[in-house]
Amino acid sequence: MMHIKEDARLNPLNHSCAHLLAQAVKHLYPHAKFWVGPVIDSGFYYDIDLGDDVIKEEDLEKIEKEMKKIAKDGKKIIRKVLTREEALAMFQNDPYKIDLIQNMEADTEITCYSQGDFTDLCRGPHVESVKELKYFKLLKVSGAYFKGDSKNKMLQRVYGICFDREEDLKEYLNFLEEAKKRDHKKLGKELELFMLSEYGPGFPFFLPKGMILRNLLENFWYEEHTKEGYEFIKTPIMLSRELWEVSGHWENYRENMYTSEIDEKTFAIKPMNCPGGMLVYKNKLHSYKDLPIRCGELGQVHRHEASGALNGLFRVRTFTQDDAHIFMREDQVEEEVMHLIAFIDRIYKLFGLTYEIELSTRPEEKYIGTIASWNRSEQILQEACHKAGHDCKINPGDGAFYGPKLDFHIKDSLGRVWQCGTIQLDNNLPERFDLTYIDQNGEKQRPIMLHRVIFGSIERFIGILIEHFGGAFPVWLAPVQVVVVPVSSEHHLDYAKEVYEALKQAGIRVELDDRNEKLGYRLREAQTKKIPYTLILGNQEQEKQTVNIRRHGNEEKEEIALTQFIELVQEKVNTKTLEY
RNA sequence: GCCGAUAUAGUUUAGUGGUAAAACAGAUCCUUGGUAAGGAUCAGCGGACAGUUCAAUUCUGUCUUUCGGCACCA
Repeated sequence: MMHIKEDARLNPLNHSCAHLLAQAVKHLYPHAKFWVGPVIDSGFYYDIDLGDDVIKEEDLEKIEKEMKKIAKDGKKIIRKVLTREEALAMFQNDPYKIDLIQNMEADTEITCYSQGDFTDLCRGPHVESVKELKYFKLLKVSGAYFKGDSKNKMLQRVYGICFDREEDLKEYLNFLEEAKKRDHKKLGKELELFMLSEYGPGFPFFLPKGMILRNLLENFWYEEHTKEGYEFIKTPIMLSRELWEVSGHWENYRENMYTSEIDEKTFAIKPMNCPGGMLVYKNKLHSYKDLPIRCGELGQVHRHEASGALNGLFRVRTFTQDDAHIFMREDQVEEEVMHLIAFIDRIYKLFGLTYEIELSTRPEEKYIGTIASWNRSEQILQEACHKAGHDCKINPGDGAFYGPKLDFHIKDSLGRVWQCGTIQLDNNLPERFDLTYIDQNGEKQRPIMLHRVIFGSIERFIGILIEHFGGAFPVWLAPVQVVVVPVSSEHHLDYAKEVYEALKQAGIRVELDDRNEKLGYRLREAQTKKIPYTLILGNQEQEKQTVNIRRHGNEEKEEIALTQFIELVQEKVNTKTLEY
């Protein structure tokens, strides 16, 4: 979670700091031109055109030093209102600012802010003087497309953050350090959950311990969906080009699809599961009485994602979607959506994950269907969301070309937001595949169709869980739940083996650490591997048929009967509690 | 794909134009222990391909991987 204080003061502070950054860059790179420098959730950035020059990470220190120097000098920040003509004249040599001025609404009040030798076009507000900018840090530098369009040239973006108290800055930098320790890429390696290979960029390998986690999640998914009235299918990984032409993917998604020739015919590896699901729906006639049909598939898809997008388990080229397609009559949609929101909420809560819901609406250009039907669909989704008791931000124009959607966003350990769950209304596929059901008058009707995922992708969800729990999984998910440590591998090994067997027979995932190592050493290792329970067994436990428990992250010890311990673990597993 | 960085043992890192070091992990032996690092010995390394050079892990180039962003997206 981000630890940025909700303080209105931090906005002008960070915005002024962006100006300070620009001023320092201007001193060091006099030919620099500036685009925009907004405040963001975590600080600010400024987009800069340096011509052929580049700012590298190692240059940030030098820029920061210059910023400190200017801040110490303590110039006042002076606001000035300009007429459009004055503004155009003032920035006549700056094509970026001219662009901004020309794109302003006619009645906008144009202002600029000056501090010493630096003036920037800006609507403000700002702090009174640069000397208020004391506790800031430049964080990273990267490229960023002008106006966010990859067709445009790339500017350089410098990110930073500013606080009004030194301890807040320290706390934030500390948070970044701590977040790095939770990084799923790091923990995934340390805990032997998954690996990546240069022979398959974006194609993760799941290791035995990661497979336990994965299978548990998938089994859990099947159980919960069975309770919710879902049935399940598995459709082929590869299907012929003609199918993708019918679905529209060949036209709209071609660049992201992997293809291959089989017997002189083109086949594509599925980037989505829906077309296969359509064929299953069409495999028989459906009555209005059978609706809604909820058809789930843990379907592995492949997409050719841009190389620069790949990121651990968060962004991969093959992943398993916990997909389902729901076919309904129109009068069933709202209730089904509300039900789904509650279902997703229940699942996320179980993991202790917080999330935000956004409604993505009709794209401006590329969409199918009538505006009226889009408006109706968007309204249904939004109302269902409100009736289910959730806020719903609007994300205009971000819907899929075939329909609007509700997206569920979860944060990673660095506060970056990832889309996991989504509920999408599809106005496209039922039409393209000519899906029908028979109504009470014996006539064919077109069903409404919903795509939805809860985990989003199993891979991404696992990545998020690793970071969320910092690798210390709840008992029901932990790849190893218990490690048995005999005090002496000579005298207590028999009892340790007895305990180990008893736990194994009870269905508990247990390991026996009978290595010839010091007790303290083995206990440390159980902690670093983040195993929920360590059982220490010596003379006194052996005599009384008890176990001495140490819970992960807790130094207290507790002695209870072996049978009691087995019940304890089973209870934690059954309730799927997050407590040890 | 774009901008920048990155690549040394299983892992984390150090170092060098003259063939590589440490810690942890591993193996063997000693130690037989009560809540986070006992000792000894052994084994193990330069992303790929070119170029410069008497000599390249080190310099240069290309490619690849990975990371931070951008764009894209589950």
